[in-house]
Amino acid sequence: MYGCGMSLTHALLGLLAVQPRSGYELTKAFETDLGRYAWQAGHTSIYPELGKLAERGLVEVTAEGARGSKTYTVTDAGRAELRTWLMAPPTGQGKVRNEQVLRMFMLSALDPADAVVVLERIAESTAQQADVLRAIREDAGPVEPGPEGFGQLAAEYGLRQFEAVHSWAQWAIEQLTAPART
Amino acid sequence: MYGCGMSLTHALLGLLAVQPRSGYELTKAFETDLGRYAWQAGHTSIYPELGKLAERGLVEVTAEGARGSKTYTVTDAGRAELRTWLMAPPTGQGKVRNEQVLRMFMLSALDPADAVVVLERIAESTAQQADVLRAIREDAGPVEPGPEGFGQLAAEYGLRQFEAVHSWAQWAIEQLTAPART
DNA sequence: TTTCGACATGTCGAGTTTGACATGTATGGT
DNA sequence: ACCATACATGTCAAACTCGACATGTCGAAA
Repeated sequence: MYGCGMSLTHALLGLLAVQPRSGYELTKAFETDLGRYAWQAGHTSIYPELGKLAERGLVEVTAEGARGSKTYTVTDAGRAELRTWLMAPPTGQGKVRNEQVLRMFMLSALDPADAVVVLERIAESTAQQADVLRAIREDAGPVEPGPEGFGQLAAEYGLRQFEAVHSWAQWAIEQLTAPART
Repeated sequence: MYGCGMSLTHALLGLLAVQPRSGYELTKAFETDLGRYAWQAGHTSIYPELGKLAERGLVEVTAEGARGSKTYTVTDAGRAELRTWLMAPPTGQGKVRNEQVLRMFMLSALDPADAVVVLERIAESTAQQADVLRAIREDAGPVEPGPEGFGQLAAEYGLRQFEAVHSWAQWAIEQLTAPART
């Protein structure tokens, strides 16, 4: 009945479940952690999708502000839909598409010397990004349930992700630079 | 000039750089680690893309076997294109789309009790998947450069990924079940 | 010998995504 | 007063994705 691009639908519902926002604010949200690790979307997908969501009664416009801005709020039906999606048992595999990871997978196609150069860049960049997130974590207090905790769970996820990739890159460099076997 | 869906192009080039394969074999490759962590693609994208790649002179058909199978081999131009892409400095952010990660980001929109249920499922499933990869690692020897090492780098990446998500999920459960603040 | 499943390639249409284009408003600096 | 910038929403065409459909081969077991 509906297409299977349900992920944007639920990303929007999830964001609005935390707090009502305008399309513009939602667009900004996709430019931070969310878009970096989980799901990308530009305003050209978001505005039409909000329209469809409103038609289906999952969200509604609860305020119109300056410059024609419209604040959307999730309805009870929207919350129910979001919960159903989140609580549903994982169906094998979800869609995965990550250009950075693809680059890592393709590394073996390079001369080992070139691969090491790329891996060193990865190691450096992940270390830096992890440092940034560690600094952010120090500034924040303990995680609280609800809206406040939203960014903290994500930040911690990102941090552990970067640490894992960093240690993997170092391991890979070691493997490639180890003395060749007899 | 060309669309920006360059990632499938390079995924195919990378796979063929390791060894010549048919479209069918390439399709199979996308069903394993590659498709699980890095980039998904079905045969309906792969066959047309191979045609375009051949037109651009990046790959060529070097053998035709039983049942109409065509074996593609990467050309020097294709190798050069792949190297350029891999060695290019990361352009801000690549495309990211991961439904599982999106679910994790949306968890804060749930009651803490529901969130813990989902997190426990994640912790269990990542632990299992990590075990599978650890078993595979034990069976393989040390990593060698070249085609043989291809899958091992990927498997190790996946393993560290699962371990990171597992430990994150456990941390998140602790945060959510910790005694509420005063 | 016939039938089943894995091998192997392909097209098509409906839906999704994306960059380019278009429009207009409020704010702050000069 | 003017200008740049951030705010804010939207359309459109081109490209891309993906499931459904279509076709045919080869080997092995029943």
